[in-house]
Amino acid sequence: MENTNKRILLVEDDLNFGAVLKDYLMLNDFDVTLAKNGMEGFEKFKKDTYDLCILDVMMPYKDGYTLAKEIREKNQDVPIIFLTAKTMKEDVLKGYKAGADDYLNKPFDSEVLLMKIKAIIQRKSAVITSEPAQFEFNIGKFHLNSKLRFLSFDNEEPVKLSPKENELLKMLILHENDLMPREMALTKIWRDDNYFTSRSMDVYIAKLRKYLKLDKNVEILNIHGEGFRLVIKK
Amino acid sequence: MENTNKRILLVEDDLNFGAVLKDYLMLNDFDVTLAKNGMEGFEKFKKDTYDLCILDVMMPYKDGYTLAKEIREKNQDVPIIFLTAKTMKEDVLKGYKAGADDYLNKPFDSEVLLMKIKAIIQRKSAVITSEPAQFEFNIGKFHLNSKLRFLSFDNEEPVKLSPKENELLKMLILHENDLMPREMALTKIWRDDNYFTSRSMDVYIAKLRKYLKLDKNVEILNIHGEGFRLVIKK
DNA sequence: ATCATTGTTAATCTTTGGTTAATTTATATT
DNA sequence: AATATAAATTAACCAAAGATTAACAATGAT
Repeated sequence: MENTNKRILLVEDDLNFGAVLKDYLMLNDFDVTLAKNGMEGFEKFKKDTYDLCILDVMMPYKDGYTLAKEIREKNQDVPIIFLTAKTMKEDVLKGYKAGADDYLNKPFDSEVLLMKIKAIIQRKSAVITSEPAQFEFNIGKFHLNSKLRFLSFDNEEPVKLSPKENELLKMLILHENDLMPREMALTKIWRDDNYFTSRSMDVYIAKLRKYLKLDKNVEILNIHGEGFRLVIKK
Repeated sequence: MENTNKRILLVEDDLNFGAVLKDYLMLNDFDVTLAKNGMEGFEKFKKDTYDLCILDVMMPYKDGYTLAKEIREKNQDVPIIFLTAKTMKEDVLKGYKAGADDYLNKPFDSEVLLMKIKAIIQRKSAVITSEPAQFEFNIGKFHLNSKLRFLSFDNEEPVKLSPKENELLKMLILHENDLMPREMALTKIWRDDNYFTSRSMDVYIAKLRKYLKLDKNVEILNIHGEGFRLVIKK
């Protein structure tokens, strides 16, 4: 099941409130990870990538500002929203200096928060559009455009690839002549690793093999129990 | 000596307050143009280019929301901050829907405003290279004037386009032969990304396809789950 | 020889998109 | 303000694309 929802890291020490807010956001189609203090928040931030961070300011061990600074060191772009009970000017200014994108005083209206989230994610997503991210590959006599998702061969009509076919082929290419571990493909592309996703992947390998038959120098080999290997003989 | 100060359009009907705020901002190295109502604000906006608009919500003739919408039709990118005495949730939501970047309740602290301005201008300026806003395009045998919103073909009578048709076609043209991500069109043109806006967009794609049928070398292709692609064969 | 893993095809289920029309909302006109 | 007109959204229905599951054959490991 592919999931393209925006991912939010929510750091809030009030477990009750945190859980409620998390549920509310999930109901509105966000993927929410909840951390219950600054430490845990930073650990989770490092482990994954998020589209937005919502930080409570008042937290034990590590307060929201400190956490924000650490996050900013790792990533200058993620939008950050602070939640706080305070209305003191100094705190607001401190928040902006720590790299906040917005500021919300508790108690706040959940719909307003939702609007802010949308507004912020919207303007950010416009910015990051221009990553250099490579999307053109040559593989034997084939050419893959992974952005437009087509595979061409000589002067044949290009074949359209499905998202999964495309991702899988790209990952194989990035490991050309080397092992692409099964587990890696499953966790990165399928975002889950179980019997069924594994079988699903095998189906996609079969599909790719069919496409790649046109060039006998290109082949997908299985490494039993390990994964697959895309080899180019020449 | 070139003047590289950021330009702010301030629209505020309270002349006293407006003048004070203007002075304060100018002391902080902004170039400020003050308009005393929505009408005048829009005139000044059209005549010049600004890095930021600060709009009072409650104004005679034309309120801040209406003005914001007009400004957004001309320019999807300028940051807009609303000033308001109201704290009603509906007003805040209305503001965000009209394309606000931030919201400030009167009375507010001037330093906080200054922080917000800086934060907003900073994140926007990274994006925009101040393009001279192009509005005439040739696409196959068609010609689009996106300012007057009409599409002509050969010596046929030009077709009038609705604002949405126009924006969508323009965005497709700006990505000619390349992917125009669905999400981008939704967040930039519809300012929201959900099931219904997405279906609405599909309706507009169908409309555009109908217009573009006249030239068989022009086609809007779908890239499943990603977006659309305007191709010109020749 | 037996069991887990992989290859392959086809059936099923799910999501996304195309299109037309009805309905609602916004804007202009009288 | 009431009404006409344009624009935008929502509904409905169908088609296409994509992903998963099932079924069974083949292969490899112990």
